[in-house]
Amino acid sequence: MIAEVIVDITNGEVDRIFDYLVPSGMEFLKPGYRVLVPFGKRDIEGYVIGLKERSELDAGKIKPIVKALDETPVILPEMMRLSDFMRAKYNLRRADTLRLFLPSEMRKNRVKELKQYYVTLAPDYIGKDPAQYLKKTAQSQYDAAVYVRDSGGAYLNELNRNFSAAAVRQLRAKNIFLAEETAVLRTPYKHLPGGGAREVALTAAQSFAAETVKGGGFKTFLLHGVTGSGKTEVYLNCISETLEKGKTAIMLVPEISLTPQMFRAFRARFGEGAAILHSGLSAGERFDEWRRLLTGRARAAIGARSAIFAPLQNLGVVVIDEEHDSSYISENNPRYFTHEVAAFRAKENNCPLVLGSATPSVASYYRAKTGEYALLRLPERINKKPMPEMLCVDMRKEMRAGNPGIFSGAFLRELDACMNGGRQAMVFINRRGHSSFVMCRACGYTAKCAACDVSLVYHSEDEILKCHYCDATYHMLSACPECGSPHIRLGNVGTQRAETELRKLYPGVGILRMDNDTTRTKDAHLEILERFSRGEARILVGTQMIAKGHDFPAVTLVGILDADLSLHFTDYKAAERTFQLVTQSAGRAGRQDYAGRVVLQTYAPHHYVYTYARNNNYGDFFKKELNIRETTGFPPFTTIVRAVYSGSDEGEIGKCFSPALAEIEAFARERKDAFLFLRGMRCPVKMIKGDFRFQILMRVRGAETEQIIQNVYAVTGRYKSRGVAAFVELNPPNLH
DNA sequence: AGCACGCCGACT
DNA sequence: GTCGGCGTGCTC
Repeated sequence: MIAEVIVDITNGEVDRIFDYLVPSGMEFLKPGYRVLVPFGKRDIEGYVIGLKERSELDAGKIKPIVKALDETPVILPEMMRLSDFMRAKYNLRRADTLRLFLPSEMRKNRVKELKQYYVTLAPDYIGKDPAQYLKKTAQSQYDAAVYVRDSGGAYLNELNRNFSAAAVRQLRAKNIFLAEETAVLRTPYKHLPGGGAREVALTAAQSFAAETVKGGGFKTFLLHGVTGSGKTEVYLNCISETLEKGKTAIMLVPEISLTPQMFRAFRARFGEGAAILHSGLSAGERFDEWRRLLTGRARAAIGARSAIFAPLQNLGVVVIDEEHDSSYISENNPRYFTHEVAAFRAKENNCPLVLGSATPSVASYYRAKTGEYALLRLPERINKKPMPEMLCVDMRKEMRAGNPGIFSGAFLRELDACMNGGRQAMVFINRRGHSSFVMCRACGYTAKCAACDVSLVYHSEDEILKCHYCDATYHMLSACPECGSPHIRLGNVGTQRAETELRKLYPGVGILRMDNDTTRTKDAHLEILERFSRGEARILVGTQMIAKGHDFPAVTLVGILDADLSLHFTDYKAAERTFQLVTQSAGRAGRQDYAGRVVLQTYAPHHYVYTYARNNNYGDFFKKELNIRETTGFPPFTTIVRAVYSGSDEGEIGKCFSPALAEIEAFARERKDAFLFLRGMRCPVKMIKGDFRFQILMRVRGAETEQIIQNVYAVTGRYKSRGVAAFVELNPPNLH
């Protein structure tokens, strides 16, 4: 018997099937097993993807498999098909897709089962009163023995913690306690109360939505519910019923919303049947949660993007919460669209896929409008909590009125009222660091990164300049290196600067900041949110990552300091993202008895994004935006295809880039109607980490789109050179 | 990805 | 004369 094996090396050269001999005694092997195989000079891990009677190769070339690495297959048949799907659709290597399906700690056997001693009474002592066999003075031994007798058994570390460790040791020495080593699963968040949470009665709208989803069969639903309309209850209701029917469920949330509250709600509802997949878990915990899913001990998975690959069979529902969130698009290495992967799995299992959002992506809403998705609405907030009132401040007028600061008069008045009222405020500024650039007033020199073609950002905390592309740091300038002038100007405001200014204004008030710089360590963002939630601080300053944290009942004011920031990005989704940011941020303000306030500072107060966001008018925003996309020829009416070439040697890049561009241009001449745009050029960011960057940018439309994409994949695969990397992106979220 | 083979510069 | 540089090619 011959096994077809994919070796666990992510390199294009070895991304093909290698045949190995199945030695006698290993006939149990099936597709999905991990195996150790001899490869060149060494043994490496691989995945069995198929079996066959004979190989085309000379028998002499075929080496036997060394051993199986697991007792069961770890990649399900469905996931094998998913691998093929992703490979074709996203031009991925097989090993890259298979790696996605396993917890990373599983490879190279980095995590072992956790073994602990489990203590039971020796047969002779079961059921007996310990007083019969212990001395009267041995009170600690008595307590421990009673406990083990009544509970039937306990882990040694638990006994040592709760009773005298010396007493437990003596009982073991006397062979009254028997200790046996057993494998235990590390369960994260064990302390959270589990199981049997009250089911919340659904409103009519929620109930209608849930019942429609449960109607049966594969279908994608877009659940459009305003902020605070109770989408989560709809998800939980659907998952609950799915589990009752003996099926399984996956629920995806943005990484940032994986808060303890979220786990608590999930655990409370589904108890041990829920597995949490989260990068904040320890390697062992993550591995064990994954195994609980594979073995069927847990049947509901909740997690960020990668949880879509949860090893579950017989899926009954898949949920993507906050479906518009950009984290569902994988921007590097294995690039993929979570929505499409989710749809594949839902289709394979003939089950519903639910996409939920208060501000659906234009792409998803368009599909709902064209009938590809079924649209469900939750138009009202639970408890009739009022929508916050939004105040648009024209920062140009502020400037003319003599206020060059970062806070408008209106915002400061509101902030005063908020602070005096003993409430909390959130302040958004969509840029981390202190200032976006550092410039010499005398000669106009701006500080740039040596390895990347971008301006450096001043970080006041450590008095350094930082490159946000490669994380390189530089000393802050005391004088201009070009002309020697000491007059250095700091550019646009970032989170650090906002924090500093707020501290000056409110010296006694607790202020927390949350951005990429303060959340470097695991769980740091959870900690910041918890502290804010406990009221340790009254003001939370942050980038958009605080826009979708949890609900803070005491927050009544939200300030958006420079809403236009995301509007000025040069990509087609700028307006969409700004609308989402403003709406989501605004959703943080207000509570049952007090309408929140939002102060939005902008230099473009009449931009349609703000007009619609202010009135919470998604429908009209969508119409307007869709109209613009159609007339300008952008998604969802076209597909942007971008091939990026990078490398340290420009000439070497050209050897691949030029013939590839020529070939695509020739191909495009035959299909003039399909190509709206085609150009080869340098990337806007010409260099990152010392590598030059070039791109072939296309916008294509029509029935041939898929064929064109496949051709671009083929062309970029054809021209390769050492030291030149190439990849193809579809509808890239940014074009840097 | 690794590791070996292979053909050109500065060392005991 | 040899050690070693990393360009090129192969791995069932």
